[in-house]
Amino acid sequence: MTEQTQTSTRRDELLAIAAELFATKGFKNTTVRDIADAAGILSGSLYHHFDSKESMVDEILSSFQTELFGKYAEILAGTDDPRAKLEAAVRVSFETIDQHNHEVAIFQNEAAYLGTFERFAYLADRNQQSRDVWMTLLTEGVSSGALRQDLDIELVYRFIRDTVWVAVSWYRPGAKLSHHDIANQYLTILLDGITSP
Amino acid sequence: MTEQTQTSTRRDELLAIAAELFATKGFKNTTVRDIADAAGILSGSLYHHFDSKESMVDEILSSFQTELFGKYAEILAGTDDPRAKLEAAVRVSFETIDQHNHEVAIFQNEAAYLGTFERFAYLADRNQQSRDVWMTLLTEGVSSGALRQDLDIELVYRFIRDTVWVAVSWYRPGAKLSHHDIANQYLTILLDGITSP
DNA sequence: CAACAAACCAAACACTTGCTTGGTAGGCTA
DNA sequence: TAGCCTACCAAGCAAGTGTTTGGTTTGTTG
Repeated sequence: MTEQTQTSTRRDELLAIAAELFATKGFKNTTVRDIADAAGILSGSLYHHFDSKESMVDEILSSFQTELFGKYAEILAGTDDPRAKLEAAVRVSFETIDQHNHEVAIFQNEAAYLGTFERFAYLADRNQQSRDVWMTLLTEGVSSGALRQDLDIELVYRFIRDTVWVAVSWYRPGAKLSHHDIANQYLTILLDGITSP
Repeated sequence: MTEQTQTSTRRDELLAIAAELFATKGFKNTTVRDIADAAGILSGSLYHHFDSKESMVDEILSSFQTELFGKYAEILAGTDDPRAKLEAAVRVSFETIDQHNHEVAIFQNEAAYLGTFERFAYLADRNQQSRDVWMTLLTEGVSSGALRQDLDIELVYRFIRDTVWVAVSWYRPGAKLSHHDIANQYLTILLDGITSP
């Protein structure tokens, strides 16, 4: 009863190993033997912990998404003004890239492929949910006068989403620039542009 | 001797079919049988035209890159002012996404994985070359006073690169917004930001 | 010490994968 | 008509794949 953290330790270790490999080599390019090798066991032994390779990605992705969307919900429910909310959402995103690097990478690279399976239909739902979050923030921003009126909000949403999440392909935790630095620079560009005032 | 275009027709057809599948499902997820099925032949028959599955991506990627970097070189060698050059490079990129959708998608999704093979070492070179192009444009932009001085150019380069190329994941040729429209909106955001003046 | 469960091994199975081989249909040319 | 070439088929192989099964080790608990 008090052994929850102890009991799940080995499972979590294996999931972390799998996540790193999935993120680095891709889901299809990673074999169960790769995972087992990295863990120092035989491939068959993985099936004592998980019932399929798919279950592993599933668990990795779903738990990560639950956490992320919890944070978005907090921001939306908050009392900040529209611009502050938008900034907060951007900062949370870069923070997530820092703290859940592998998970974000897997989602970014494999969502399109995995989404074709019934089992991963929730990925499309999350995608829609994410769109709702950003569109709400942008719409509030425009109607409050904080953002320009001549923008195609749909396009702006896509640009933000892409730029933010794609950073996972080059950002490495612990590098010279922290995720705070990157978020600041990005917000500067996004909000004020790169031309000299 | 005069049959070059005729002779290569079937080859090109098969390459186009392969490109679409590679772009949609991923390189590793696409089997030679998938390609053959889509072409209406048997998988073994592909090897009359190509000597391996790798050769197919190789040919697809290398010919596309040659074309793209030719256009970048033209812009760099031109006499436009820094800001106009930067705009031109952005426009050419979105135009490429429109005209070589599959090729861009393959490069975007598979470069990291393919780059681990010697055969595809040139992908890393092209990447470096691309960086040189954008960094040159940005540096000229800053020193000419057209762009702000307080920017981390390296970061700006990454944001531009990511935002531009990642658009391939949602842009579909023939959609409501043309690649011209998208380039215009993007340049507006990039140059002037999204906050109201 | 007996009982038990978690973690793992050893070996295999069924299937998929890229690719090879020897042959054939049909059109073009000398 | 004979020869040749392009495009393809039919069948299969060897390696790699995810997964299953029955048994073994190791530590814990009553």
